[in-house]
Amino acid sequence: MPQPDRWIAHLDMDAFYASVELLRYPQLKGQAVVIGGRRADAPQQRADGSWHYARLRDYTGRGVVTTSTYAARDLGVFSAMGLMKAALRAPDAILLPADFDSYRKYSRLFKAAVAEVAPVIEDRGIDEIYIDLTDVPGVRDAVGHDPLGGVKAIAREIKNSVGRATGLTCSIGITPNKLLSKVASELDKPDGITVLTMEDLPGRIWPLAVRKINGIGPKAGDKLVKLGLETVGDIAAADPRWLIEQFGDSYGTWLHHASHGRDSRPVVTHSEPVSVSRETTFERDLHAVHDRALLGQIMDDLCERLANDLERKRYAGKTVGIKLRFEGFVTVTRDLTLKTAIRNAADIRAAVGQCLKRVTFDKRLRLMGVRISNLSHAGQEVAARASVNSPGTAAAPENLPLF
DNA sequence: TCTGGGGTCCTAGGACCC
DNA sequence: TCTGGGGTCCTAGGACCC
Repeated sequence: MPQPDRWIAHLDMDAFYASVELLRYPQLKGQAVVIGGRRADAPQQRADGSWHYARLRDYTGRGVVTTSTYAARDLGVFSAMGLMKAALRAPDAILLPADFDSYRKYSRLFKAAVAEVAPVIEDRGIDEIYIDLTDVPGVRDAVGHDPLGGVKAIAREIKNSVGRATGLTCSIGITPNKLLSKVASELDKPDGITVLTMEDLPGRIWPLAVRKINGIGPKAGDKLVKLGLETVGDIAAADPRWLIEQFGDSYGTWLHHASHGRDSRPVVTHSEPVSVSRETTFERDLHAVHDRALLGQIMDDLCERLANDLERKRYAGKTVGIKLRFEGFVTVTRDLTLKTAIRNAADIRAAVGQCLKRVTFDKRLRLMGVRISNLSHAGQEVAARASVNSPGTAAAPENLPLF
């Protein structure tokens, strides 16, 4: 059997946030637990030693499920679901507040544990990574006799290392590329290992729903199904010229390749951030005039936090953008590119003010955000305030209210 | 019962320059 | 006498992902 030219692993931590919480509250093992909510109450131990937990049914307000345990998923509660909807399905489920500091700590621990076994790692967020196993000794050595066995042994070694370092389980998919490995890691979850070669494509990948492919989201998924393409195999069987007619040159071509399991993207071990942002959804929708002072304060605060992030990460940026989401979920963005890179809160706030002038406020607001992009490494020389950068274009007509 | 917060990448039109 | 062509930057929106 020909050996693929690469072996790429995708490792996904099992129900990551929920599993980290279970390390802290082991008595909750097996129960329906949901992480999420703006300010859910942390569990409290009573004088008699028993615990009091917030329940989903008691939650009021905005917010979504961040993660749920497998027991909660059995009740129909999944990530990104609104908490009020989740409460209808699982009123007795326990609700825990998210503790991102803790999740980041375990994220560092599991990645370091993997790196001891296989060092070529691409970060894909807090709970998943790609790993290039091609040049790991146990893999190369196995060429000729038992390549799949060699790869599986490495996967077991990685899982053991992660388990020792964190007490957590993960699922691993290993295939010739990132696209297939991402799918494969889901096929035996939790705590599984799935190794696939190109020969497994018709049997294991083609029967899957189109949405299982990373890159086919809600919109493209709906459109494919409406066109009669429900499985990955349906896409693979479609005429590529027809796919291009339906989805455009770039996406149509990609769909064709993806459905045939073709993907040559490398594992990227280092990347620079493109943008940094902060945003917040309000407890209630706010009125641009009536709540003007409050909105101004919230925006001051967002700029302050963004400036702190830039300071900590040692970046400055030339393009400042705002994001506003109105009632009805209509989202508007405005950008302004300055002549020099900035990083402090006052300069960001001034640019935000310019952006705000170009927005019409005819509905209540539910979210505001600030973003900075066009990033450069901020030098050691600090914060001589960039001279007030006026936009190159003529000033927009005065447009009230402005906060 | 409406839908968090942090990101990346792509598209498309217009400005502007050579 | 009606009309180039390419390249790059900027802006706005949208799809998608964790």
